[in-house]
Amino acid sequence: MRSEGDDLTTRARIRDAAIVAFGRRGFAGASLREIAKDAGVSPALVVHHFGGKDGLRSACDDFVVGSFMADKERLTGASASAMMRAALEDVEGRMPHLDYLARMLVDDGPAADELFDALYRGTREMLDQQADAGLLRQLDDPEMTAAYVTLYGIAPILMRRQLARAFGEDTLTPELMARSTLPVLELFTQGIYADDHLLSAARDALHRPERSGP
Amino acid sequence: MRSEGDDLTTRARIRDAAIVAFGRRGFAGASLREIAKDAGVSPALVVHHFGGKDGLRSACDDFVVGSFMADKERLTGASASAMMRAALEDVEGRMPHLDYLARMLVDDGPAADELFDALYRGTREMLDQQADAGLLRQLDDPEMTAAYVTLYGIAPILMRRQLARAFGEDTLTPELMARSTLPVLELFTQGIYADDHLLSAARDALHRPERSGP
DNA sequence: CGCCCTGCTGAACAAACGTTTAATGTTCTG
DNA sequence: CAGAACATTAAACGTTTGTTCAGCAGGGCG
Repeated sequence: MRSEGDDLTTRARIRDAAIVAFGRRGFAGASLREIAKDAGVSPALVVHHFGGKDGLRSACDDFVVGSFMADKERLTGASASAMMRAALEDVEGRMPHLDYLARMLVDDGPAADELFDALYRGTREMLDQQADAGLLRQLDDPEMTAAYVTLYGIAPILMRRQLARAFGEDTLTPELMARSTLPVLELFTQGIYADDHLLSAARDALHRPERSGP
Repeated sequence: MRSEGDDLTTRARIRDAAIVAFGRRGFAGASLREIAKDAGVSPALVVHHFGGKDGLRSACDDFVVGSFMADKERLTGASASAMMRAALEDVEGRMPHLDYLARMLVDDGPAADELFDALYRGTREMLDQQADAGLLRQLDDPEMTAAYVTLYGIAPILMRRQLARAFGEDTLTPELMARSTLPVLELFTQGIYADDHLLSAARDALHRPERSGP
C-alpha cells in the first residue's frame, strides 16, 4: 500500500524523475517514456500510479510546492544569517526543485498561481512586520513594492543559467549566490543612485504627462 | 520573390503566427500544424519556407531579437520620460513579442544567451556612464550589481501574468506599468530599508562565516 | 491449498507529430 | 508563348506520443 509519508518507493522514484524531466524540458517537452526509463520502470506503471501525464504533473506540483513551503516554514523566525546559510548550503541538491519551480512560474500551470500568491503574501507580511518595527522607509505604494520585491526574489532563480553565464560559470554555484548577497542588500538599503533626479523626474512625468507635439 | 524588408508576405504571416504559438505554448508545446492553420496555410508550406521546425524557431529568434534591438536603438539617447512613454504606449501590441522573449530567456534556446548578453552589456554600459557622470553611489560589486539590475528589468516581463494577477488584472496593462514606475525608482534611489542593519549583518556573516554548533 | 489483491510489464492502440514526395497552380522572364 | 522558377497543396510516411489491455509474479489471508 502506498503511504504518503515514506519515500524511496517506486512511486516516489517516478515522481522525482518526473520533476527532473519537467524542470529540464518543460511539461510538453518531457515524455512519459523518458520519465519511465529514468525511473527504471515501464511507461504503463507511470499511468498506473498517477492516472496519466496530467496526474503526474499535479503530483509533482503538490510535492515541489509542499516541500518548498515546508522549508520556508522551517526557517521562519530563524536569524537572517541562518536563512542565508541554509539557502546557500545545498543549492545543488535542490536544483531539480528550483528548475521545476521556475518552469511552473512561467508556464502558467494550475498550481503556479497558488505558489506565487503564497510568495507574494509572505513578502507582504514580512514587509508589514518590518514596517511595524520601524525598519522600513515610508513607501509610496507598499503593495506594488511588495510585488516587486517578490519578483526580484524569484528573478535569480528563473534566470539562474544566464546569471551564472555572466560570470563564467555554467550553473548557479554557492559562491555566486554568496557574492550576490551584498550587492542585493546594498540596493535594498540605500539604492544605487546618488540623488533623486530620476525619481523626481518620474514623479513629474506621472503627475503631468505632457505629450510631445508634432 | 521573398524580400527581407516588406512584410505581410505569407512567410511573414507564418513567422508571426509561430511567434504567437511559441510564446504561448513554448517551442515543444506548439505544433507546426497549429501554426500553419493560424497562418492559413498548409503545414508543408511552413517546411518549404523555413526548412523545418528548428529553422522556424531560429527565424523567429532572429526577428524578435532584431526588432527588439531596433526598438532599443531607436530610443537610445531619448529622454527618460520619452523612453517610459514609448514603453508604456502599446504593451498590448508588442505582447506576442514579450511572450516570445520571456520564453526564450527561460528555455535556454540558442539565441537566448546572445540576447541576455546584449541586455547585460547594455546595462553595464548604462551604469558605467551614470557612474562617470557622478549619478551613482559607490558600489561594492559593480558587475554583480549590473547583473541584478538586468535581472530586475527582465523579471516583470517574465512574470507579467503573476504581476497582473496580484492586482486583479489578467494581463499587464499600461496602468499597472505606470503604477510600478515610482516604487521601482524609489527602490533604486533610496532602497526600502531605513537603516543598514541587514546590510552590515550580511557583511559580518560573509567575513566571518561562523557555523552553528550542535 | 486457493483466492484475491497489488505492483508491475510487454504489446498494442489511435492520435498527433515533423517531414517527404509528387503534383498543381501562379508568376516572372526570355 | 514557352519555360523556368516559385508558391502552394494533398496525401502519405515513419516516428513518437499518451494511453489501454490482458496477463504475470508474489505476498497476505481465508
